[in-house]
Amino acid sequence: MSTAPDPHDVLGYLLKHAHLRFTALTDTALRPLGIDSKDFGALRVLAGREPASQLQVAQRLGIDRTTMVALLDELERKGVVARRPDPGDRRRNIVELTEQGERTLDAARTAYREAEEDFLAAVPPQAAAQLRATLRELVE
Amino acid sequence: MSTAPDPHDVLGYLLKHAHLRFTALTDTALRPLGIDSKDFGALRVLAGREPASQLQVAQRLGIDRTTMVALLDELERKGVVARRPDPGDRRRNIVELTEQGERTLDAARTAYREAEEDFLAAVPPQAAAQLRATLRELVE
DNA sequence: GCTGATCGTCAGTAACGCTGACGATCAGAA
DNA sequence: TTCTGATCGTCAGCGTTACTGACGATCAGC
Repeated sequence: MSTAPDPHDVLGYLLKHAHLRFTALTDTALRPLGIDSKDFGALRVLAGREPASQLQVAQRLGIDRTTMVALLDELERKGVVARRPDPGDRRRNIVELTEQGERTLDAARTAYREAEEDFLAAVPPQAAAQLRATLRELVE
Repeated sequence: MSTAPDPHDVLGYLLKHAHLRFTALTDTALRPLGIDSKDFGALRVLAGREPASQLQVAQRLGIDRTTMVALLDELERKGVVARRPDPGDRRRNIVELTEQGERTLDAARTAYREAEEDFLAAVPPQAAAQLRATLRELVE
């Protein structure tokens, strides 16, 4: 007999809606800073590293290099990152945080951490750590 | 000091890419049956229940009722579901699985289960169960 | 019967991220 | 050194997903 299946038991549903909920929370937390969670991901990847080309940044973010163009256009318009030509390879642009970008990122880290804690508040800390570890293995 | 942050440690990244990977796997597994994971979710929600209106089905799926229209159009075109007017309330359509829909769903369950197992193969079964439980609490 | 709410539908829109193509540039081989 | 193939950033276009806002038809309560 075909039991009535609770969609909440289905991994696809759970992953999708967990992601939706999480991005909704973090977007809200970051909005006062003028960025969203997608922007934040880019800023974080740029911080504390060697200067990197657009392609390298895109690969770290797991997005296409063509998607990177629009993202950088927006971040540059907001004044948090800057593109400059790579002197060693003129096909490339080097992407850097601006000073304002550094400041924004500092504030964003705090806001993001709080949003993450809110999101994870429904489960014990040990389960949250376990979740992260399991997801990391599944994504690898 | 700002450490170089591994994007793979960030919950948003993990949730997004876990979901992407999972839907890619299940879509591939379901493709021979002519449906995708979105379709499968709808079929599953329809099976073994009272006949339901479009709105009720949409709510169970966690999507908007306007999104439901296009989804049902597609499923009806594929011959796996049927709409018929609700005799008790002519504003409503009752949505049902067709016989072909039942057969498709049976086959899809198997294909889906295998894809899910493939996805979860990277972690021990206990971690998989824990993942599901934690996500369910986070989504509630 | 009216009035306000509900349901399904549709047009329009927005976000996201892809493919395919292009010019500019680079690296290696002839 | 010049040619050839690959690489990088850019752009136009497309497909997916799912929304808002509006509409007609219908229902329920007064």
